[in-house]
Amino acid sequence: MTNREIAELLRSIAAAYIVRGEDRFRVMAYQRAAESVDHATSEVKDLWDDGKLKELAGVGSAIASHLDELFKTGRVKHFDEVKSGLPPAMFALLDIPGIGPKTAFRLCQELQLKEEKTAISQLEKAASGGLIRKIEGFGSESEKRILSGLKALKRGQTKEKRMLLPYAFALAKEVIEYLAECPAVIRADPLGSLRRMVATIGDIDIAASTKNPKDVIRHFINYSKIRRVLSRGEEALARVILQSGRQVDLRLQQPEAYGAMLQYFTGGKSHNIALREYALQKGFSLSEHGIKNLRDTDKKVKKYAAEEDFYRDLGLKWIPPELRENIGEIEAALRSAQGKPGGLPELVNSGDIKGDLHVHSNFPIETSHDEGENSPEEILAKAKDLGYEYLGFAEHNPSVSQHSKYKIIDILKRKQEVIEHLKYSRVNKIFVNPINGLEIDIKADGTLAVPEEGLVLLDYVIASIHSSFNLSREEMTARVLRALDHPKVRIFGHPTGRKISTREGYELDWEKIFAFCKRRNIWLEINAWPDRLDLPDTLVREAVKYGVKMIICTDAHAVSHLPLITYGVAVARRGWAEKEDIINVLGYNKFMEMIRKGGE
DNA sequence: GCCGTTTTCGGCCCGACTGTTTTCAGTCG
Repeated sequence: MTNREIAELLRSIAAAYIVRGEDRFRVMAYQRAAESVDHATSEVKDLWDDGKLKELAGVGSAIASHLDELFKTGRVKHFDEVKSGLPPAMFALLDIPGIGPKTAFRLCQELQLKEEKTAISQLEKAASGGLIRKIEGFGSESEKRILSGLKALKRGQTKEKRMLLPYAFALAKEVIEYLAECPAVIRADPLGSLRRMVATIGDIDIAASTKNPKDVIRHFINYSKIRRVLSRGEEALARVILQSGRQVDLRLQQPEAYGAMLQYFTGGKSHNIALREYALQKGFSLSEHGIKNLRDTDKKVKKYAAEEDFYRDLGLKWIPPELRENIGEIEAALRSAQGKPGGLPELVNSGDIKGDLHVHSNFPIETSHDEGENSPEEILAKAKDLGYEYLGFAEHNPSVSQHSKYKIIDILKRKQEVIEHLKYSRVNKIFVNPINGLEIDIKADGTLAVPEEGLVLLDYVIASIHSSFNLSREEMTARVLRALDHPKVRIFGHPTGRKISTREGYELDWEKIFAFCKRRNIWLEINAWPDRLDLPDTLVREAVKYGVKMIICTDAHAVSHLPLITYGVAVARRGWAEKEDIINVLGYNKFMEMIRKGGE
């Protein structure tokens, strides 16, 4: 059973409890446990195997024993009892936006929906037949809402369909630029997962500071790229669907309370809850309007124009948005404010990056993978724009099946000459140092897809997996370690092999990989390619704890890709990486020293 | 049902918007 299925099961129990009128805190406990399972870094089944279920936040002895029963027998008696008497159909309806447990239950009752499989189609028939408006408590608006919710579900625009971070950023940028045209807008910023730089984004949340919210809302809903206005408030909020099908929520606040709103709508759900609970203990209640002191008789809300002051009044240091996931950042911010050790990290910045070591040029490397679009000269010019000191050319290795060993060596000799020429001739007037690398396939047996005589021509090797993904965890780990053992290999490329929303990564024993990399001066790549972002932030955090060094690279295949480095930096930051954890913040000479230095 | 730097009992985040209501429940983030 996957984490996703387990989380869904726990949510369905919460929904059942809601319909039964069960204590709302019990409901919240199940929802929280579901959330926790969803965000778990390892498979819950594996945790169960190791007897570590209760290490999951929000999973106590009761839920742990239910899950135990689930893994042992495939069923949970208690869950069956909770759900008994409720129509299975109602759980299918929960996927429809706007329909919660109570609405789902009532619809099933009134429309005689029973089976989970047919619930959606039956509901659709009833809604288009005008039956829903006749139900007491429902009206024509509810019917319309349900129909449009069903349409969204059909188009696959449910919560799971998330967009890649750079795409979301581009959309948000357009909206923010449009908002800036309105004179009443003082400033506008991304909120939520976008501001936290999460790898995938559901809805786009944007904040605007203004003294005239009505004007801004009027301006916003006149945006030409809007397909539909979902809701339109008076002062605080408007929700729309763009023509691209993406939802944008705009939240408005007066400038004097803008910091409070940024704070309120940036953190992940569990960060927000944890911070509000922490504040409650100190006698404060938090909201997007500011901080309310519950001990004051008048309970006036203190406003905050800046987030820093908001955190300071709670006795905390300002927490960078990327860290606001409730994974220890509140405790760290407290220690920072108190001047104690174990405080917040000094996160690496985009400006710290001195070079990109994973770039594909159009040098005719005759690979079976893809070649880059731009010449080495064009790439160096762009690297100069970005303020880099060095740039590593790491094309794919020449195709093994289509070339003899000698042909491969010959190609690599020519590539070496091209790089040397750039280094010492006047062609490179731009003073970005080229480095001669290669991204080499790790074959199924763990050997590199380039002969020894070719490897000696290179300054460094990125070893990556591009085939045979379906080995067992043990086999895959042995394969990778064998490849990393070669003295020319400095970088393990896109280490998990995941492709966001299309492919899970392969399985690796990370403790072994981390230990090996630390001992042998191997750097884990943080690949900034939008659907890779690999290492993922959770593993970056682990690597940091192990003291393993990482290198942030773009895997660019064109000069226009080089600025994507910022998304790799974002992953590093989300993983609490500081400058010292990242290799390519070093200047050229130090970096070359590191590249030559083998392990041990 | 969970959880513990004032707690193993007694708390548990907060507000906006909608629809169908005469004062609020449901949903969402």
